[in-house]
This record gives sequence, C-alpha cells and structure tokens, in this order.
Amino acid sequence: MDGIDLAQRPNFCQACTIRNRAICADLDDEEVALLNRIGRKRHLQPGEQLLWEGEAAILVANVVSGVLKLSTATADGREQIVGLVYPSDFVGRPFAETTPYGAEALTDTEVCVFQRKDFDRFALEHPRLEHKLLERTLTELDRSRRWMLLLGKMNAQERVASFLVETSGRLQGGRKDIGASGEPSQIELPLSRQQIANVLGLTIETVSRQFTQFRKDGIIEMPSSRTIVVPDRSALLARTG
Amino acid sequence: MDGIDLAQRPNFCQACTIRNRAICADLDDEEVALLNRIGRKRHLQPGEQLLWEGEAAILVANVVSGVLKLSTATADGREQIVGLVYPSDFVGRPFAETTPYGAEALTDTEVCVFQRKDFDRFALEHPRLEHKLLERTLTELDRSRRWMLLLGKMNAQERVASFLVETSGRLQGGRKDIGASGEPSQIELPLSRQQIANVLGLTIETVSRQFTQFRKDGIIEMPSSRTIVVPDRSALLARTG
DNA sequence: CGATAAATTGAGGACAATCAAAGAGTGTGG
DNA sequence: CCACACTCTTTGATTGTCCTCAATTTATCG
Repeated sequence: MDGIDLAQRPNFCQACTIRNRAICADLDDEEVALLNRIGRKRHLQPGEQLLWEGEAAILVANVVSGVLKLSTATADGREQIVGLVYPSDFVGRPFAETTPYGAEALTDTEVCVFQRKDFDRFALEHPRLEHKLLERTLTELDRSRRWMLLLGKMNAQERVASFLVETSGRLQGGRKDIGASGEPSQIELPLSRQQIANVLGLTIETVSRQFTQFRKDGIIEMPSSRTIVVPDRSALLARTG
Repeated sequence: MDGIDLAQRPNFCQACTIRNRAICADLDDEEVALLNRIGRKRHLQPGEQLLWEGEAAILVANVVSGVLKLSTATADGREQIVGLVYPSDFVGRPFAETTPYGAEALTDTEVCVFQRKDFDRFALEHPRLEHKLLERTLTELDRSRRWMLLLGKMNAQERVASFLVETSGRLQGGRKDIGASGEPSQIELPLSRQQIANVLGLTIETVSRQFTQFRKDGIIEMPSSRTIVVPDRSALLARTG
C-alpha cells in the first residue's frame, strides 16, 4: 500500500489546498476529523489507473492536484473519454455496485481516497456533504450535456476550439479574471493528441490538422505541442460555433 | 393558470402512480403533506414547453406520465436532444439561477410542478429527498456518459440500434421481464424521425435509412412509422456495437 | 547519438450530410 | 366521401467532411 493513513495526522484536511472548494467545504471540524479517519492520500503517476470500467465500485476520491480522464469503451475497444477531472473535483460512483467508467491519471496526481462503503455511510449521515456532492453532480451533468452538443452537432473545427476554451477555463480553476480580455493566456495541455481525439470524438489526425489550421490562421501559437498560447480569446470563441 | 392547487387535496400524492418510484418515495406522511402544499399538477400537450434554455430557473418538476425532451442548441440553431424524461423522472435544475437546457413535452404529459426556490428550500431541509435526488442525478450522469460514447464513437447503424434498445427499456419502466428472451416486444416511439436524429447526432434521412435497413434485414417490423416490433432482441443488440 | 514514441502531413476512400423529389399519413372543408 | 393542403417519412443522387492508410518530421529518453 502506498497510501498514508490520515488518522496519524489529525489535522491533515485543514492544510488541504482544495479544502474550501471540494465537497468537504461545508463540514465542521468534527466532521472533517471523521472524514480524516476514513480517507487516505494517494499519489498516481501518469497512466496509472484509479478505477476500472465495469469493476466493483470500491473507491471514491477527491482530486487534490493533477488531472484524470474518465473513459468508457465499446466492446471492440473504441475509447471515448467522457470526463476530465481537475483539482477539487470528485471521482467515483457512490451508491452503486459497479463503476460505470474507468479513471486514469493524465499527470502526476494526488487524490484523497475513500472506501466507497465508508464514504456512502458517511454521506448518508452528513447531509451537508451530500448536498455539496449533489451540487457538484448537477454541475457535472450540465457539463456532460453541453459536451453532448459538441459530440452530436459540431464539426471538427468547432470541437477543437471548444475544447481549448473549456480546458483553459478548467485549468484556471474557474477564475474569470484571466484572459477575459486583452492579455494572452497560455494553456498547458494535460492530454496527448490521441486523448484529445478521444475526448472530441475525432481521430488524432483530424485534431492535429485543426491545430495546424488555427496556428496558420494566427488564432493560437504552439511553443511546444502541449503548450498553447491564445493571443485573442474572442477569435477562438468565434470558432466554437 | 391551468394548475390545480394540491393543497386543496391533502392526500393527492398518496394516490400518485409514481409515488414509490419518484424522488418522493422515501418521505414520510408528514413530509409528503408538506410537498403537497408547495406543488401543483400541470398538464402539457405535445410540443408544449416547460423550461426554456438560458432562462431563469423558476420551475422543477416530477414527471407523472408522458415523455419530455431536454435540448440545447448552438448559436446558429442546431438542436441536440440531451435527455429524455420518462414517468417518475425529475426535470429541472435545482440550486442554479438559469436553466441549462429546454424541456418540451413530446406526448400528452402530466407533471408535478414546484417553484424552484420552494423546492430548493424543502430539499435542504429534508435529507432523504436530497439523497433520492442525488441517486437519480448520479444515474442520469451515468446515462449521459454512455450517450457520449454513442455520439463520439458509434456509426449510424449502432446509434439507431442502441436507441431502440434504450427506448424499449425506458418505456418498460426498467422492468427486465419483458422481451428478455423469446417473445417479441413492441415499442411506441414518442419521437418523430427528426427528433430521433436530434438525439443521435444524425440527420433525419440517415435515421430513416437505418430503419429501412433493419426492416429489410428482418430485425424490426414497422406496422406504422412510430410502432416498432422487435421479434428478436438479441439480433438488435448485435448491432449496437 | 540512436531508438522509440508522438505529432504532423499527404493521398485516397467511405460514410453520412446535403440537395431534391416522391410517397404516405393526417386533417379540413367542400 | 373525396379533394386538397400540409406534414412527416422515405428514397435517390451527389457532395463533402472526416477517417483510413501511409510516410515523414519532431520530440523524448536512455
């Protein structure tokens, strides 16, 4: 086991960087202490899997740092990434026996892991936590439905542009002050071209071609293949459809 | 106002056909009486709109009978149906100021409507209701992610086949005893071809051609354009990818 | 520096979209 | 009861976007 037992450090949560953004935000000191006791920290390396699609739902977790992908696959192996999980987000499927999608770290990732059954019990006994989780789940549902619009109705150009806009927003942790107008914003993509393709329902070649096109049109710059500079956000927005 | 004030009929909920399947299932008599007071019944005709995308989130509702579609649209008017709402399902966006998608009745529909703010307050004060709502939202999130796999990775044939399988399941209200093996099942589609296309991210022509193909292949029969008979469920499943 | 993986670019083809028209179903009024 | 208008669905012909296959370039790492 590479996890560190949080019970040995009673005040660990209080030092947590995402403490006031995650679902634990509204808990009082006593409740946090209880959560402490059933959770443990775990580090994931890029490519390391936290949840396996179709397997028993043993774990749930909060993401402290890093990014994970959630994905499902068809019987013959085509993968679709159905969600990206950023710091302060929740991963896993409470109140169900099987995990409906796989979760894999894209970057070095720190998660705060709970046995699902422990978490379920805790949630049922602590309505404020359940309320936070409900708000988060509703937001995630909204997000996945917007994603359905992208997958169902947008062309390749609109998909890639939308992806860049969404990703820059998520990486900034929801802050609206950056890149709102004027100053260029820089995005460090946590995904490879293949993974972006699996997010957008496209192929790697099509994604690459769209990046090239945007670069030629002066809408983005690419210091490296994973670093995107957006000089003018509105020009990118204009291509999201 | 075409709504009937439920407060005039204290025991209305107890006669409700979806009472033990909807989010109100776990409430005790006292709680149900309170819900009664803030809700009212409303009838919707096919095509009638309950929620407007982007507008203030004033209402939430339980569906008693009938089917609604949830949809979003791009700036230039392309519509994507992002959800179908069946009896005992919940519609609307609690705890948010704006409705992220439109909701429109596909059939004659009965809903149990609440002012969103009344509902929010009630939910916060009644953890059992919030828990039910959470479970429902988690299930809906799982469903929308499976839908993303369809939109992102499946071809036209797989999409239409998956749609028929899913729809027959939902129309039977989750019962597994019908059509499990052997006996043919019959589906009354609540959607037009255009609406099916907007669900599947296809065009009306492509959907129509797939129906024709399935008919020619003996996988379905079509007594009328909205009535689908599936003689052998496994043959249809084989085409879902 | 060489080996391996990731990303880009090019050429050709396939599947679904688009454009166009005919057929089936529904309702209204003569 | 039938003619007519209207909508919905089906079918056909053609186009276009993205996928597939293939090769090259660039990046990464021992």
